[in-house]
Parts: sequence; C-alpha cells; structure tokens
Amino acid sequence: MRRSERKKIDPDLGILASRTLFAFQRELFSTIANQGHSRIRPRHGAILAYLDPEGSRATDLSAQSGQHKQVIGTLVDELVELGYVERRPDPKDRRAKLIVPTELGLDQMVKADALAEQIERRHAAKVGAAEWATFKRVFQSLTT
Amino acid sequence: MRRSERKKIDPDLGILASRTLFAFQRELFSTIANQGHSRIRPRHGAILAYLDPEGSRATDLSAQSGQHKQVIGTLVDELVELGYVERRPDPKDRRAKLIVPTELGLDQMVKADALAEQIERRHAAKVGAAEWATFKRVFQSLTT
DNA sequence: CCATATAGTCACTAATCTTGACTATCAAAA
DNA sequence: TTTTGATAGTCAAGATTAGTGACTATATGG
Repeated sequence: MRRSERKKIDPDLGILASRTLFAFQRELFSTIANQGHSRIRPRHGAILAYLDPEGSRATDLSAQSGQHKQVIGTLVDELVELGYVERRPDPKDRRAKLIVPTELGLDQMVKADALAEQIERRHAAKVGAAEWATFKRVFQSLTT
Repeated sequence: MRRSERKKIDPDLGILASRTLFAFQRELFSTIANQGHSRIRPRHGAILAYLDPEGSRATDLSAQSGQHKQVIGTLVDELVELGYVERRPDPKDRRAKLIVPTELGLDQMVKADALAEQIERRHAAKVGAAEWATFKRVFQSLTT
C-alpha cells in the first residue's frame, strides 16, 4: 500500500488534530460571523476563548493560549479597536492591566461557548454518548 | 466558577485539538532535529507527511494537506534547496511534475513516521489499549 | 481543430510568529 | 531601607506563513 494511502486510512495524531482544529475553527467563526461578529478572526480566539467576564491579565491569557505576550498585546490592541475589550489598570498590581470584555465582547463569548457546545453535542449524537465521553477523557489526558 | 477555570477543567474541542497539535509538532520536530534533520520546520510537514516514496503531484499534496497550491510550490522550493526532494516531469502528464523524495527525504519520512508511532504508543500505554482504540476511532470519525 | 478544464508558477499583499531589549513595579532577602 | 532578582507589559524589527489573481503549458472531449 502506498504511504499516502496508509495515511488516509490511519492518519496520525498530528493529522487528526490539525483537521479537527481547522474544521472546528472554520465552523465556529463562520457561524459567529453571521451572528453579528464578522470582524473577528480565529486568531482572536486566543483572547476571547480564555477571557474572564471579570477581566484577565495578559500574562494569564498568554499562558493559557500558549501565545507569546507580544502576540497577546497585538490581539488586544485589535480587539480594543473593534470594541470587544478594554484595558483597565489592575487594582491588585500596578504593573498589570486587566483585559475586560465589553458588552460586545461578552455577547461574542456567550455565543462562541454555545456554538462550541453545539458542535460537540452534534459529534456526541453521532458517535454515542459513551464513546464521546471516552474520547474527551482521553483527549484531555493527552494534554496534561 | 470563573469561565477560565471552567475552560481548564472542561476544555472545548478546539482547545484540545490545538494543544494536541502543537505538542505533537513540537515533540516531533525537536526530536527529528536531533536525528540529523535540523533544517526543516513544521511547515514542511505539509509535504513530507503526505509524500509518497514514488513521488507525488503538487495538486495531490495540496488536496491532502489542505494548503493552497502556491504554498506547496514554495515549500517544495525550500525542500529542493535543502536536498529533501526533487522535481521530475510526470511521465503520465506533461503538465505535471512529480515531487520525489531524495535519500535524505526518505530518511526523514521513515524517522518521522517512526516517531509519530512512538508518540502514539506512549499515549496508548498511558490510557490503555482499548481506550486508545476508541479515541482514535472517534477522532477519525470527526474529520469525515 | 476547438472549447474548456487542469497543473503548476509568478508576483504581490496580508497576516502571523518570534526575539531581544526596555521601563515600571513587585517581592523578598540583606 | 536598600538591594536584588523576578514579573507585567510594551516597542521594534525581522522571519515565517497564508491568501489572491493572473498566466503558460498541457490535457481531454467533442
């Protein structure tokens, strides 16, 4: 059997992960674009996916998303520009700033979370609840 | 519970996929760098992961990797430069060219495949063979 | 021979990632 | 209190990666 064929029948973890990631992003961002959030790109997910409604620090977002602090800074600039978040001084640490979602940001976050859940429910319905539970448990254990 | 905490306990599919992908790429490419292939970057995986030892067409690589033809062209240029592949006319179609791995390219492909398998075996050993089998089956079904 | 589709490349633009250095502030030891 | 080392965020620059439209050569089916 040719190598490319073997890869098609039994794709490795990297191939599966990248396909899943890109399909997920495509669906989520194209759907959410139709719900009033057409200006944001998958990129901005690094912020919005982890942001707390009460506000988060850039450093925490950096650690959670795995992006460099520099990248977080740029993305926050863009999201401020687009009206999704604002920067406020952190009362607990004068070095730090809190990234706080605006109304618009909160709306995006709620909708994105709902969409993610909906996508997962669809997969779960397709493969069965038990299999899905196993899948997610194993998946999560890989990244720890 | 804070949103960021919830995301940590029960990360969505996108978060899991991106973590898995990046961890996999990091490990594979840093290990393979120590095995004599330090010049190639994860990016080149789009070619090398799908390349047939007998040679593949740019169009097929483009379809399999999901990259634009233009990107494939650039990556092939680089891999030619680095001595991993060469372009040969396709005897079956004079418009097309076959991207054929050199000795060096074949060596990388064999090692990369072995490493991917090794990473998966490690995960399988950790979670148990049955769970791993279910995991991979469900994972694969997501992308079809 | 002709019309239409396909393989690959060129040229260009936009987006994204990575690094190193720098200022302000913190936290804790001397 | 002062010093020392770490941390938060930003600036600036460069390297890497992604996306588009147009173009040439060849193929395929009438």
